[in-house]
Formats: sequence, C-alpha cells, structure tokens
Amino acid sequence: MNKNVNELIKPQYAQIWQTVQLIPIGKVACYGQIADLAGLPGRARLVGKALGKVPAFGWQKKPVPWYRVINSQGKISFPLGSEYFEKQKQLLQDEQVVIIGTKVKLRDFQWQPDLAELLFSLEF
DNA sequence: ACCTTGACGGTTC
DNA sequence: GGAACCGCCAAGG
Repeated sequence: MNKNVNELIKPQYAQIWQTVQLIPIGKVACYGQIADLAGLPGRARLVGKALGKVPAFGWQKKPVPWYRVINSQGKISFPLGSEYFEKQKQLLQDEQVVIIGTKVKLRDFQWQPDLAELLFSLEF
C-alpha cells in the first residue's frame, strides 16, 4: 500500500518509541506516563515490552533513549546488580540524574511535557 | 484459537 | 518504606 507498512505492523511499538524519543536529556519518565502520552492509557507493560525490542542502532535514524524510562516508584526496573541495571544507572548519571540507592527523585527529574509542544511533535 | 509472557501500576495490608 | 494481589492487553509461540 504505502511505505508506512512497516510502522503499521506494530503500530503500538512505533508510537511508544517515538514518544520515548521526546524525553529531554537529564529527565526521566515512567512506563505508564509514556503509555498515556502515546495514546495507550493503562498499557505500561506494553511500554516495557516495546523498549525490550528497541532496535540497537536507533529507529527512524534517531536513538531511542530507553534508559530514561523507569517505573512509577522512581526505580530502575532491572534486577539490582544486573548488567542492564548498572548500564542504565550509568547512562542516567552521565546526564546528571541523581540516583539515591536505587531510586530517582521523580519530583526533581520527572519529565513534565508541555502540551502544546507534544501536539506539535506527535502526529498519530 | 488458546496460552503465556512481560524493563508495569494501583490498591491494600 | 515493602510485599502480595490483581487488572491490563498486544505479541509471540
């Protein structure tokens, strides 16, 4: 039909990846928050699944900053001490995000998207 | 078509 | 704080 067929095969993933790309450097977002912004309210688990399938070399020529997504309690969702836990922690700290123990202070670092800006960026 | 799997979230105790 | 429980539902087998 058209060249967007690839995106239509897994439309949910595409929307999720696109939304994650909007999280600014030095900020974090929750799985549920991304789901809501992507137009998939209540599907936080799907966000986790989609992030697990992020293309290693980016998507639409841009990287998907998967590490800026954490759970609603401000915690990294990988098992403490696992390879990916450490990797995510490191990448966040590289962006000056402060992690106390295993938690990020959401009050200070959670992304608060500007509605107008969002409407401009997302075209569903 | 049925069953299991999730990088989850909220509610409750 | 934290642990147990349950609802959620697309995707993949």
